[in-house]
Amino acid sequence: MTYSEENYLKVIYHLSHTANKGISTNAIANVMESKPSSVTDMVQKLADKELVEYVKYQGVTLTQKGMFMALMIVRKHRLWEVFLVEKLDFSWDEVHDVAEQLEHIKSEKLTNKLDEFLGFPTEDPHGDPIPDKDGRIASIDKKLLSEIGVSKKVICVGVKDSSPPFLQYLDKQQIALGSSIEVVAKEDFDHSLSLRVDGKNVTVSNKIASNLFVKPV
Amino acid sequence: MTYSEENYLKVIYHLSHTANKGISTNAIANVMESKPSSVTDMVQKLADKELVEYVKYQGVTLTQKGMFMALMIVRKHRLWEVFLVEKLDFSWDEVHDVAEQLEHIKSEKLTNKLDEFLGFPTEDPHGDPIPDKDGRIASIDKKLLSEIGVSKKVICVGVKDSSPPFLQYLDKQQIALGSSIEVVAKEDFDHSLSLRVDGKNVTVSNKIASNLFVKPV
DNA sequence: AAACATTTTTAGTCTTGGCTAAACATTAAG
DNA sequence: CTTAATGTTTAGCCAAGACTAAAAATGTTT
Ligand SMILES: [Mn+2]
Ligand SMILES: [Mn+2]
Ligand SMILES: [Mn+2]
Ligand SMILES: [Mn+2]
Repeated sequence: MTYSEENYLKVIYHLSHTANKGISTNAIANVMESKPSSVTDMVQKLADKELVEYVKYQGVTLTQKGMFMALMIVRKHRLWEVFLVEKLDFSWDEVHDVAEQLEHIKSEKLTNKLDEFLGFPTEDPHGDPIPDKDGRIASIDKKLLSEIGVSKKVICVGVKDSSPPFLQYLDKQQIALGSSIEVVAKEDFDHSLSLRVDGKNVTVSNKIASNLFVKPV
Repeated sequence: MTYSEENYLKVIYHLSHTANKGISTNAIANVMESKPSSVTDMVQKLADKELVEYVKYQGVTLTQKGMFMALMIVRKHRLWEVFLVEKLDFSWDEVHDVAEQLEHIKSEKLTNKLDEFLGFPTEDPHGDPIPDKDGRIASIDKKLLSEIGVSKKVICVGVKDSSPPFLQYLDKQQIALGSSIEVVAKEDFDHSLSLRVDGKNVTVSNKIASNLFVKPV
C-alpha cells in the first residue's frame, strides 16, 4: 500500500459516514484538493486490489478489506495524536498535521506497543473514538450542539471540525472536551446561541454550534 | 525535500566517514541497492538544490546545507531508536527498520519535544552519537575490537553493523553496550579472538571483532 | 603509449500519481 | 420528451524516480 492509496482509503472511510450511497469521485476530489479525473484513476486501482467496490458513475464503497485498512490508518492517526498531546505536550490544534504523516508508518508492533504505552486510550484529543487492533470502534452517541433545545444541559464530547483556527477559538472561549454547557437561548435571526459554559456566559454563532458534539448530561 | 532525496543525503553522509574523497555513484548505488545510473540522476538534482557538490566522474560531497539536513535525519533516526527501546520496549535489533520510516517525519517541534521527552540522550541503542538540534555531534574515540592487543581491557561502546542477525548474535553471547572485555588471546590462523566478557570466556571470529567498537578502560 | 578493464554518464523507457481538455452519462428543466 | 446543466470518465500529457543498454571517461596493464 502506498502513501497515496492510504490517503484515498482514509478519505473514502470518512466520507462514508455522512453518505450512505457510493462516494462520488467529485466528493473525494474536493476533500483531497485534487481533480475528479485523478480520483477516477486511483479508484480503479483500488478496485483492482479489491479495496473498494466501484461501479462507473455510481461511486465507490469500501470492501471489508478496504474498511479494515482504513480503520488501521485511523487508529494510527488517533493514537499518535494522543501521544503528541499526552506525552509531548502538544496542544490539540497542533497534532493533526503531524499525525497525517505518522499514520503512514508501517509497523503493527509499533502501533500496538504505542497503544499499550498510552494505556489503551479510547478517544483522541478531539473526542473521536480509536479503533482497537481488530478494527472495532466504539460509536458514542453524540449530537451537534446546534440541535440541542433551549435550557437543555449537555457535555461537550467532541469537535466535528478539527482545524487549528476552530480549536484555537474554542480555547479562547474556554470550551473544552468535558465542559458542561447549558443552552440559555437561541436567536431566531442568525441562529446564534447563548450558552453557559462551566458557569460562564458565552455566545456562539450557529457555525460554531454545528461543529461541536455534545451528549445529554 | 522528498523521501528519496533524504535517503540519498543520509547515505552520502554515512559514506563520507569512511572515504575522504568524493563519494562515487557506484558506492551510493551499492548501499541503496539501486543502479549507478539512477544515482547520477539524483545526484544532479541534489547538486541543483545545492545540497551536494558534484563534479562529473569525481564523485559527490555534501555542502554545509546538505550536511545539516543529513544530520537532522540522522538525529531523528537515532532519537526514534531510543524512543522505541526506552519507551516501547523494543529490542535493539528491532528498531532500525521502523526508524528508517520515522526519520522522514517532518516536524521540528516533534523532534525537539521527543528529544526532551527522552531526556536529551547522547547515544542511540547501538552506541552511535545523536546530533543536537544545531547539528553538533560528539565524536567518541572508539576502536574496533579487532585492533585491540592481547591482554588489553576495554569496554564495548558500539556496533559498526546494526543488522538484526549480528545484534541477535551479540545477545546470545551476552555481549552488550557497557560489557567489559579482555582480549585473552588472538589466533594467528583465522584471527579469531578469545575474550573474557564480563568474566565469561567467549570466542569470537574476526568478523565479529571488526564490527564491535570498544574504548580503553 | 596503446590496449584493455572498470567506472560513470547519457539516452531512452517504464510506473506512479498527478493534470487539462474533450467526450460521455446522468439528472434536472422546460 | 427533448434540451440544458452537471457530474464523471477517457485520452493524452507531465514530472519524479527508477531501470537497461550504449557511449564516454578514467584507471591499469602490458
Ligand atoms: Mn486528526
Ligand atoms: Mn483527531
Ligand atoms: Mn538505525
Ligand atoms: Mn542506531
